[in-house]
Amino acid sequence: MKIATFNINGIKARAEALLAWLDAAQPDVALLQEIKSVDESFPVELFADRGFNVETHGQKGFNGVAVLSKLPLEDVVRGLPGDDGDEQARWIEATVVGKTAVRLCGLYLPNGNPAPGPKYDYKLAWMARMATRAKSLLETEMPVVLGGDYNIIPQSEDAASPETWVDDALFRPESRAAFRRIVNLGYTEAFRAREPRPGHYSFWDYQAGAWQRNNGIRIDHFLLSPQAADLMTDVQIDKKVRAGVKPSDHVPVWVALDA
DNA sequence: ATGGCTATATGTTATAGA
Repeated sequence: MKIATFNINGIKARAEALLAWLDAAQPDVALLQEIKSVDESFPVELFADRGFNVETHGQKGFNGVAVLSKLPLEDVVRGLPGDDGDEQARWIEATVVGKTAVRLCGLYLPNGNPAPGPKYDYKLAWMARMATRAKSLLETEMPVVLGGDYNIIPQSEDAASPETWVDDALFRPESRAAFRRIVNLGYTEAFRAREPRPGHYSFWDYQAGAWQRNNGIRIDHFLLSPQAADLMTDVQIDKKVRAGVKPSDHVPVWVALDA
């Protein structure tokens, strides 16, 4: 089962590029972030025509997550549990039924800048809430996959110029500690488990020739429960997508599970 | 170069992203 995460930065603007990548990469499941669309405006038929089931959790203008799956999806949950007052569409869960049932969570973790400030407080509170959910999911003893745009640079090795990120919400000590707390519940960070070397990125800013200079950061991640980690056979970043026509500023990352 | 580009809707400017 090939499961991808891709922050597409607007489904309207990215439909063509996304379809081209789906045709080339042939994922079974794609977790999408920043659809920037309400549910009613998401072009479901574009993906249904290619054999995908589609579940969305959108909002007007910003944020928004979705799951595309060639396999059946069950027990869909929209929104990160734990705060009924949170109106931001950043979390969707579903069980994908293949050879093995896998619990999928697609997430778009808050950016948190400027830090310190209310947006940073929201990021850290959201991560604490995510930790609570991640812990509950471990207790199910199912294979669990938490995939998405984490807006976290886990280590210096995950940035081309780490010194420029020192005061940024993506790299501040509290952010990285909150990420580690989730990992330390018992999750495996899929890419880092397979690739110890620095210099692998999933985001390059549109500005200042960041792509041309390879001034990137690695912020799109998969965390796997022990039962999911045992099934992992591959993990890759589809870097070449960034050089395509009208690209997102993020590229797809995917894991293959024997599931 | 102290936000330089991109996307959306609040829409010929503001807001958000990272």
